Amino acid sequence: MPQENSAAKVLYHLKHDILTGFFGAGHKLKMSVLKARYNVGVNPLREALSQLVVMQLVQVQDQRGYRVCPVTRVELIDIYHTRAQIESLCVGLSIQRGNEAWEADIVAAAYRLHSNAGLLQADGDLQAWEQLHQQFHYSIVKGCGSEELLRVRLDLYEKASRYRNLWLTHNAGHAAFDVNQMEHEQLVSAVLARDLEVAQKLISQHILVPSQVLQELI
Amino acid sequence: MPQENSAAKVLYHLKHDILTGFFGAGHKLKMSVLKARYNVGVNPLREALSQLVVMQLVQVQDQRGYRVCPVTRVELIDIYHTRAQIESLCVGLSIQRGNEAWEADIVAAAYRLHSNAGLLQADGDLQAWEQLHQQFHYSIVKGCGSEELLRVRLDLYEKASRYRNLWLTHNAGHAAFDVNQMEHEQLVSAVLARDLEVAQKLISQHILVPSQVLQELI
DNA sequence: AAGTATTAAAATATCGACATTATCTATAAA
DNA sequence: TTTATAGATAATGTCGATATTTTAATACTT
Repeated sequence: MPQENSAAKVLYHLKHDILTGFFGAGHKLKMSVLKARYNVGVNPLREALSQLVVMQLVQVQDQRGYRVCPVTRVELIDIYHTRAQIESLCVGLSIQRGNEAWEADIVAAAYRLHSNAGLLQADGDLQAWEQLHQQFHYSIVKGCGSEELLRVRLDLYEKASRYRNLWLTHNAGHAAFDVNQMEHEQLVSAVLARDLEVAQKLISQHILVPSQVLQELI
Repeated sequence: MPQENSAAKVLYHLKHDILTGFFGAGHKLKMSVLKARYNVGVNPLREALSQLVVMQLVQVQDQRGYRVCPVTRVELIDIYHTRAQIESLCVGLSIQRGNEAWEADIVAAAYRLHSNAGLLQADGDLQAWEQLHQQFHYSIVKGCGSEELLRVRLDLYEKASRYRNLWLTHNAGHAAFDVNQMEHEQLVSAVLARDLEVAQKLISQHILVPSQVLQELI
């Protein structure tokens, strides 16, 4: 990690703590607690919290401090539907614009993901799998060639993380992952065949199906 | 304006000053200058600046302070193309989901915009017109029913503001606005007729055409 | 007993000050 | 003339202290 100021370091760790659920939805973020946890003063803390407010992970009430944004079923549905639309857009543009290097990266990422399916077992490292999963999907969409679109996509991915982690732990060791794995293979085929319509339908379903399971968990 | 802390007030004004070009692209944002201008200490300033960094309007270099993000032709093209895609998505969903109240709001907003065309004359209030223009387009896309998508759209609109202001001042009193006005009428017709394909093509062009003019100004 | 007012405790938001780091200027060497 | 170095100047990042506000705990009235 490069030389950074305290606020940047706090942002990194606090964001991680929120996305992984260490500080759950609605949790009050007291300065005294945060100061002790991250070993910094209030000012770097407030800078980091301010940034998390813009990312919509933290709420601020004037004179009443900060708390983790609540999770709601309405937001869950909205985020996942929007992600499906945006990801579909990215995939479509990537199929139109992607070159051979793009194709090769997809095959490589798919292979890595497939090889590490063992991480999905009940005692596996789900976060490590999710890392590979994320990289696989990124290898597909990065062909779209638009930094702005990829940033929008990343923002939504992060906002969805708190919900996704529920799904990951709920499904650990279950058969739901087998379906998920199969969808990846179909997606690679459609993308490499430049079949725009099928690829968009597949990626949309791949995102929306877990959200339907999740709705029952909230 | 409701009771807010200093950082929120500074954020509002500083953002305005950046978007309207008072602090131009690449301008170094010195604490001493900002303190004097907004009558606050460094800490609220740093909070506001931190938020602008997340919004990608300001850059931070460790130990070297903040400066306004540069504008580039590559970013201009990327932002406008992405906006065209997102706006098209919003329009499509709105046409599918919009109800009668949505239609009525569009007609009302179009009327207000048309009635105030005088603001576009060389000595008119361009920012006031842009306000109405923005409200008109918002009346169309708000029918999509997705807060997340509308937020993505708003972020991109704001990021495009610095470029758009160049276009506005460049075109003041010119004929380019006549074309723009005509496009609005065509758009309203297509949207109310629920003609998805035509509406999406029109809105995409409406966004992309000004960006082509802008490319020559940077 | 329920609700309201009062008081005490805790937390927040901001400022001023200090140590650290970068930038600028002037001088000297190549 | 250009490049390097050293000192002076200015700016940044962080902490501790303080005034203000909210929250809670307690006492008081109806």
